[in-house]
Amino acid sequence: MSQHSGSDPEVAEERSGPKTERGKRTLRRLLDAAGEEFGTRGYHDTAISNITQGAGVGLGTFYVYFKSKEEVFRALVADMGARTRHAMTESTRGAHDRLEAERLGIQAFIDFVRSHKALYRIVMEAQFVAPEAYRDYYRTFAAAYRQQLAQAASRGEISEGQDDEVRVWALMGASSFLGIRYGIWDAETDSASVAAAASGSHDQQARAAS
Amino acid sequence: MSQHSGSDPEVAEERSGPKTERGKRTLRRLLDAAGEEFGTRGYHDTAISNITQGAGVGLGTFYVYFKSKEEVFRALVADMGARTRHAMTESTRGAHDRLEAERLGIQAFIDFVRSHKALYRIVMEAQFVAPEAYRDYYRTFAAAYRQQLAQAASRGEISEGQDDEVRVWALMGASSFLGIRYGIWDAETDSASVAAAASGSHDQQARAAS
DNA sequence: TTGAAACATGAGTCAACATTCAGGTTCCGA
DNA sequence: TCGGAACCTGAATGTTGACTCATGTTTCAA
Repeated sequence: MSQHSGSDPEVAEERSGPKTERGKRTLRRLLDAAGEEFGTRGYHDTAISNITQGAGVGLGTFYVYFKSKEEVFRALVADMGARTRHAMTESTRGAHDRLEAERLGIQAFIDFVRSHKALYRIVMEAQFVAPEAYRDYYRTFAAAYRQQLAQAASRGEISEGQDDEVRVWALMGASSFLGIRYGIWDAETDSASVAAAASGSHDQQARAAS
Repeated sequence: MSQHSGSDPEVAEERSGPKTERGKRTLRRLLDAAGEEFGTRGYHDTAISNITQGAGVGLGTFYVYFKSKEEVFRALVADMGARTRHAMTESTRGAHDRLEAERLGIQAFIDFVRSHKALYRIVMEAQFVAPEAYRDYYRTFAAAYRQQLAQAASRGEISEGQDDEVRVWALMGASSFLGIRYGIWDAETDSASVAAAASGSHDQQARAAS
């Protein structure tokens, strides 16, 4: 446990998924149950038997579909990455400029976290359970983000940046914390006004400082 | 394990610390060793025996000073909170306005994380091991931060904010992520230029957008 | 000097899993 | 209708590691 370093040779041989309908259903049940359990109790307080009970299958069945506890976990993190990026892309599609996109993105992120509390917890815990998966999550995210910024710059909406990497991480950090603070700890406050306040403070501060 | 909810009745009776010199030395050794081990291997991969070996004391000695594994961990988180706030306060003392303070703060934070990688990891892992301690860490931090903003506002350096809470969390998030990205994952890049890029992007974006 | 409080110790207890395995059951193409 | 592939199962295995405790040793105030 924990001596995995991402580039294991043993990882290669992936059974290419369930062949039958029944198998697919079982796999989905296991994934759903795993997400629920990991998200609620956390990785270490979740036993495989919790997952299989949640899925309504026998204990041994788990190992028909996954090689280890960590493997499901990684699968869930990767899945969440794709889902989150998708939600972000959708939500910012209609924005007229980068600042609006930023605001919409933050709001969408808070809302997304709110409606996927359990799953988002998994992403965060991945930092300790599956660091490689965690880094991939944010690196992929950052790459997409950087591309957005570059496009906005070429449209003249923001200044060209050689510092995009820094910007992107600062912005991801802001969203991430707002997601925790207003998506999980306090899910009451209106997400639109939080997003407005957050994206507003960029220029508020700058205006006053100049 | 993990059914602690912060307001336990059993927590009250704290032995008020070691009485003798020898005791104090042993306690410190245990705390240092615990910080080292938790910070390096993580909470779950650290055994009490790792800590006591690192401290050069017998296994049983651990339980002379702490009621449980979680208790040391919590103590370390609290300690880190105090140390981090102190470092922040120091570093921003000479700033002439809020924007400069922000820049200095970010830089100081990255540097602080760099020189306390192991301990900072503990703070982050607290989110899952001792959520209550984690929330306290950031709530206390946020309170101090908010106060800084309020003072800056009264000096007219930034606009009055009813949205300080949001601002603060966005800023903490930015710092936190930059701390991970440039303090831990990439400890080479010059922290001063990262901080400059981050605090600069506030007004860059605003200027271009207006 | 002395005895009791403070401190130190590590073998032993005990419960909690992750993972395996040997023996089923169900599905489906031929 | 049949045989093998796919799938299912849960008792058994083995390890790990937090925590206890009975028994020392050290300190220091009186």
